[in-house]
Parts: sequence; C-alpha cells; structure tokens
Amino acid sequence: MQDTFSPSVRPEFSFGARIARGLLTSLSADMKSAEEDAYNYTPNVSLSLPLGMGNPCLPTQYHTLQSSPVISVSSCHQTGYGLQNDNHSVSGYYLPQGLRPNGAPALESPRIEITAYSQYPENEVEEGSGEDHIIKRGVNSIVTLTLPNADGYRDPSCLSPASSVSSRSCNSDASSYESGFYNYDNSPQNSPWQSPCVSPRGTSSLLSCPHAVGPATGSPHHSPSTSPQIGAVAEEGWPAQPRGSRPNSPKYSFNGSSYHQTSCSPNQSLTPSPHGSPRVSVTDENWLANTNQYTNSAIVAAINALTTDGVVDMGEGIPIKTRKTMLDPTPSMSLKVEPGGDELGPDGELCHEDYPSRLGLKKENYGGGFLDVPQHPYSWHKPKPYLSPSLPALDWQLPSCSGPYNLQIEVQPKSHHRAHYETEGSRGAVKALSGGHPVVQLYGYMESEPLTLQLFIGTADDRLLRPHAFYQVHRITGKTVSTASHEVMQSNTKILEIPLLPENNMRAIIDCAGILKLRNSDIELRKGETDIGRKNTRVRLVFRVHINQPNGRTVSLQVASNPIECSQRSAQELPLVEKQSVTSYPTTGGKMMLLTGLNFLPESKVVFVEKAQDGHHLWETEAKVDKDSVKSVSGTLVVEIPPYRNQRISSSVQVNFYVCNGKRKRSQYQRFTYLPPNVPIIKTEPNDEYDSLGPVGLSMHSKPFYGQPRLTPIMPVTEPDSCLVGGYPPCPPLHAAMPPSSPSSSPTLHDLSPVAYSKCLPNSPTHTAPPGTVVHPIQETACCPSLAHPSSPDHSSSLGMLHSQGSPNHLNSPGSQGYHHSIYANSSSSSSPVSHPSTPVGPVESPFVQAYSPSQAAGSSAPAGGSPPTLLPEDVSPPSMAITVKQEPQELDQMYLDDGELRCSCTY
DNA sequence: TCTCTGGAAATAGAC
DNA sequence: TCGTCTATTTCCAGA
Repeated sequence: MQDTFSPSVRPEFSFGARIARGLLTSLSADMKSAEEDAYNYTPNVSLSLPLGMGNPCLPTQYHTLQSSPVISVSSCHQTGYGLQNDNHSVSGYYLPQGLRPNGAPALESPRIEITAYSQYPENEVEEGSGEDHIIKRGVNSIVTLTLPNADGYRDPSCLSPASSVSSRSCNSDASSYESGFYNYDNSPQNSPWQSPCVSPRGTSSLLSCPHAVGPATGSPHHSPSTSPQIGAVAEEGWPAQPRGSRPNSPKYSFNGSSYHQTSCSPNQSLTPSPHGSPRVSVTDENWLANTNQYTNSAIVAAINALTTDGVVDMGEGIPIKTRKTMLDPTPSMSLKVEPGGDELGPDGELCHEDYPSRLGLKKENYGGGFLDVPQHPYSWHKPKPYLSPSLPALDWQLPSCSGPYNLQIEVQPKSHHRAHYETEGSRGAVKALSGGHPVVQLYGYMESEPLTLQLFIGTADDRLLRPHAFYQVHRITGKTVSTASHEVMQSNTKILEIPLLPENNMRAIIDCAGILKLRNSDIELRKGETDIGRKNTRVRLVFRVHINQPNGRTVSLQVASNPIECSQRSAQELPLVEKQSVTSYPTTGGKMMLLTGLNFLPESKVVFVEKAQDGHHLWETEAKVDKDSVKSVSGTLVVEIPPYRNQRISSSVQVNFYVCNGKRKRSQYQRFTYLPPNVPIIKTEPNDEYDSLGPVGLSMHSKPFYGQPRLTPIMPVTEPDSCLVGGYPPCPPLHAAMPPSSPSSSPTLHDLSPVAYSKCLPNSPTHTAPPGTVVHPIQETACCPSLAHPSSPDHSSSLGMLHSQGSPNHLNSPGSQGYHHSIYANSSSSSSPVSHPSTPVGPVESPFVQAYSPSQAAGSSAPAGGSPPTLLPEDVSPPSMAITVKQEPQELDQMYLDDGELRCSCTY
C-alpha cells in the first residue's frame, strides 16, 4: 500500500494519489490498510517536486503554497495527504495561469500523468484507461491520462460501474465514509473509521461519482440541482429529468434518479448539452480557475477512470442512470470540459460543475459575484485551489480554532429550512432566526489576503460530521443575494465557496446558500451508500476555511451550524429541541431544565432514556413537564430533570431524552449526563439568556442534538491547548477570543470534532476530564480535533483522533488530540506528515471505527442517543468522568440503526 | 416573468 | 396480503 502512495506519486499528482488511493482501496479492500499504508509511508514518502513543474500536483494553493518549492507528500493519509497533494496538483490545474504540468493550457491539458501505484490492479487501470486513454507506465510508473475531453471525467465516474466494486457509490460521496468518495482524496480521511464501509473502492466512486455527489450537484453536469448556476444550467437540462426520474424507479431505473442523471452524465454525453460548450468557453475566459478546475475534473475523471473502484462502484451502486452517464461520456468521451464532469471528481476533484455552468450559464452571478469583489491581489480564483484534493476530506473533523484563528458562526441558521427538490424551484436561502441570514466570521486572521470560506451540507446526527448524502448546498443568486459565491464539487459534495475578505473583517453573510434535497431513492441506490434517507432530514451547515501558513502548511478550520430540519413535515409537526439549559446534573435530579426549540405543545412529553450498548433500553422515564411553560405551540419547555435510576454511580452516565408530541412525533435524542452525586457540577455557568431562568435556566446549551456534544468550541479552560493547532498556541476560548458573537452563534456548533464526536460520545462521559472538571471531553477534541499533525508523535494516533473522528485515540490521548490540529502541510514538504487530518491512522482500527462502522456511517442520522457528549460549553462538559457509561460505539450503531427507529419508535 | 413560499395531493414505503 | 398510517416527492397557487 505504501508503495502505492509512494510519495513520489503524490507530489507529482495528487490525482495520482487519489487514484492510487482509490486503487488501493479497492485493492486492499480495506480502507484501513490503505490508510495505514499511507501513513506508513507517508512520512517518508514525501516527494518533493519542483513546483515549477507543471505538475498538476503543484498546488495552487491560494496563498502561496505554490511557492513552496517542493511538494512533499505527507505521509499522511492519502487522502489527507493525498489530498493535499492532490490539491496541489489540482491547484496546479487551477492555477490561473492555467499552467499545467505539461505546460499545456489548462484546458487543453487533458493529459494527466499519474504515478501509478504498483498497487493498482491493472485491470482497474485498464478500465479507466479505456475511457480516458490512460497510459500506464507500470506500477509506480506514471500514468499518463489523456483526457480526450472533459467528458471523460464524468464518465469515468460513471464508467466505473463496471468497475467493480468499489463500494461506495460514488454517489454517496457525500459521506466519505460511506462512499468511498473520498477515497481519493479523502480516503485517508475517510479512513476506515469513518466509513466503516470504507470500502476501498470508495475512492473511485468518489471520483466517479461526481455526479453522484450530489445528485444535486453533481451531476456533472451539473447538475442542475446542484448549483444554482448550475441550477441555471441544470435547470435547463435537469429539470426534466428529475421528474421523470421519479417515475423511474429509483432503485433500478437509472433514469429515474435525477441525480444520476444529472450527475453523471446525462448531459454530457447524451446531451450535447449546452453546457458543455458554454462552460468551456466560459471557463477559459472567465475563470482560469475554472479552467483549471476543469482540468482538474478532467484529471479526476481520468483518474477515476483509472481507478476502477470508482467506476465500478458507480456502476454498481449507482443507478443505471448514472451508468448511463458514464457510459455516455465514455462513448463520446467528448470531453467537454464541462464542469460537471469535474464536479465529480472524486474528491480531489473538485468538480466545478458549477463553474462551467456558472461560467457558461450563470457566469453572471457567479462570475459577477466574484468579479465584483474588489480585486485583491488575490482573486477568488486563487482560493479555489483549496478545493483541491489536498485539503482535508470533507468528512474529516476539523477544529474551529487553531492558534490565533477562530472560525465562528456568528449568526446561526434557523432550525427549520424546507429544502427543495430538483423538481422544484429554489426555496430560498437558509435564514437566521433573526430573519437575516447566517453569518460566519474568521477571527484572528490578520493577513490582507482574502480567503475562501467553504460551505457544504453536513449531517446532523450523532455520528461524526460529514457531508450529507441526501442534501446538497444550493447556490442562491439574485437581487437579494449580497454575497458572491460559486460552487465546486468535491467528492460528490457540492461546496459553496464564499469570499472572506479582510475588508469585511473576514466576515461573510451567508445569504447565498439554499439546501437541495436529493431523492432518497437516488441516493440509496448508490452502491456504497449506507445511509438511509428516510427520516434523515436534519443537516448542518458546515463551514471551512483553509489558511496557508508561511511554512507552507495550511490550517484548516471548520465549524458546523446547529441542526437544521429540512423536511416540510418536520417543520410543521415534529418537536425540535434547539437548546437545553442543562446538559449534566447529579443523579438526584430535580433541577429544572429549559428546552428551547420548536413545536412544543402543552401535551408534549419529555422522556429520558438510557440505552445499553446493544441498543436495549436500560431505563426510561418521563420527566415532569411544566405545562405552563408551554402555551399552545411554544418554543420553550421547562422540564424537571428526573432522578437517575441509580443514585450511586461512580462516574457520569450519559443518557438521552427527547420531546414527544405523540406517536411518531418526537424530537431527536438530546444528550444529558448524570453526574455522581458528589461531583461538583461544573458548568453551570449560567449563561445567557437563560440564566435568568434561575434554577431552570441555566445556560442553554445549544445544540442539543448532536451537535452539542460535539462541538463545543469552547475550550474549557482546562485545556487551552487543545485548540492549538499544530504548534499554535491554544486557541483562546472561543468566547474570549471571539467577539461576542451573537448568541446564536453559539460556539458550540463548531466542530464536530471528530473526536468529540465520535467517540466522544462514548468517551465523552468518560472523557478525561474529571468529573467536575470544566473541560469537556469534547472540548478538547472539539477545539482542535482536527488534524493531527503528521509530525506529531502520535501521528497516527493523533490523526486517528482527529480525523478519525472520534477515534478513541484522541480520546485517550489528550494531548494529541486536541492539539493536532488541522494543520497540514500543503505541500511540501512536509515532511512531516503534515498531517493530514485525514490520516488514516491507526485509529482506524480503534473501536470507534467499528462503531462507526458502516452501518453507522451509513446512517446519517443516527441521532440516537448517543450523541456525543455535548459540547455545550457549559453543561456538557461535566462529563469528565472517566468512565463511560455507554460505549457509544456500539450504541452508535444501534442508535444509528435506530435512527429510523428511534424516531419511529419514538415512543409510543 | 421569475423566485420564493406555503400548502397539499400523489406516491411510496412502513407497520 | 391488505389496509392504514407516514414520509417523501411533486404540483399548484399566491405573494
């Protein structure tokens, strides 16, 4: 495996790396192995390539990465690393200059040379090659892909169907875990843990799937759905399809899924679609970046082609449509450089579907937006490079703060936003409770260079944060939209890129992001998709920013919003708990807890539940609800914390509770931790708003859901370091650091630190922190979960932790965890491993992994109880107890399983 | 004319 | 296997 990833490869081509990964994955079957491999060699591996090379590898990084003379591949994870590398490479493509390694114009340069990993099965390669015209040079040799046309790309993904197996459907891309999406990119990231599924193949899928990705997005074409522009575009083409799709049985009819259709190919191949040309043109002119992107996509496609997996998966997993797509393209191979194709890019690939579309179609908006932006030395374009695979996979858990930087959601989105289907018109941008729009700000960034804020739709269940398979961000444009943005596809996940400008204090008003719902049937058909769409209607807005450091490394920060319920029905009927004033309390109970949210009724019930790892209910009791607190339909509910069944616990016990309005109408599980009687209550900071409540009050913890636990950005005092990211000093407490953000902005949201998440849950209780300690287990993670440094000793572990999301490791290893941050080397040199977050890391094996295992991964929703301990700054924390009561992993699974159940079961 | 919304019918799937 | 209930997806219409 290692070999595969051999450094050399990376440097040269991120794609290659990806591919390799994909191959690896597929080959290895085990993601882990791949990852591991990656790791292993990682360190050593790094290859340095002269930037000068036109190599795609060169990252374009925004900022300077390029400058880095050499690109080293960090050992890390492929994904991660690879990504980086990839990115670079990508970036290279993106380079405005459009320089390609070959020197060919970006657009033109269809050819991609990839260092093949020995690992590749020839077969796979061949397949790919067939499509793309890839020339193999042999193992380890470089593969030159000629991209006939952009088309290839997409197809590739599509192509894959044949491919075998890969598991994951491309489509699933969204979740790297699941799908193999990431594989390429992420694979590492995805690493096993995440996706249990991990099937190796996933990787390919990713690539292949571009379309898959989002269906919406995806489609390469951009899917209409996806991008707005696209939309524009898409709309054109797509619209029709989608509907039709339905008819098609999702399951097997390929036609059906809009997604697929879209995504893949349809347009492309089939339809000459307007897109194609336009895009291209546009691209060239308008966006160099685009071009590059295209290139990338092309590359990706090529890669995909190479990678069997992706293809395969696609084919298999993907609905026929998809295949068609792929097929189509293939035949024609006319590559248009359509963005769409790009999009697909497996991870690394960024699909720029949009771009094309944008360019062509919507340029206006798109371009306009960007263009409009004051020209800084850095134009938007540049930032794009970030997208490149190099960057951490989307399912990596990253910290919200690192060193001086702190990414915060100043204004949280409303808890409900009805997502629109491809068959519908846009339902507008996500709004804030206040009536405005969410606001995100990066603190601590003093440079004059603008950055790119990435936004994608993530899951909101207890599991680690990752791209949501059933939802895609949708770019909104129009008179009412003041924020420029453009879409990019990465690993089947549509990403909205928004400029963060120094002149605006690195603050962005997110009024350009809507949410697109993909048909469950389309997504579930994907081959590696394990998540179930039914009742999996909660999402979070996930924001990321990548900050290049002088040393060539990149600091990646991530913050997730509070959960957003996207279904029409839910918005009307299901109770939603947005905040809880208390997250932990002694077993004696008796304290009043204020819940805030939606759809609370006088007759609403609050049920506390403790589940065994196996999912069995160990304890369930109905809490006393102050009905007076709820008049008619209210947004607040006051309940008395019931005493725990066992008053003599020695360590904190994590349970869950939910609000139920009747049969099948219950909220998701909210976490609550019972503390040993003698444990001092930590938190309690009365905070906010609710303080006033007094006994009840307590500060509200936001995000009851999943979120809470995870994220707390805040670092408890205890560990300032946690925030540190590679070397950075610990982040100041969020609050502190940050300006006061709006309440809404609750810090909590932040990261889903994987750690926290993941395992946090389990651990959470345990977490290290002593019971009374302030620190939340999560916190630690939370803060800086993200990336492990390569270098960090633990590297692996750390990685694991970080990335892994919850890998136990981090849990265990305090130090590492937190601290590893998200920094990863962009490039070069890294000698270190710069870590990619992704790193596969050992953790993989960690229990967690299993926990997450596929099933979990799959389900996005597992709300279940298990959410990780919440992070709520305040409450959550207490957990510290060492022990943990539940082992979440398992629970997670169950929960996950329950997910559906849970809700369903809800009660009654 | 187009976008955004809210509502609800039609359809699919779970129980 | 069938009926009922839910959830999802598609349509429609108004602002």
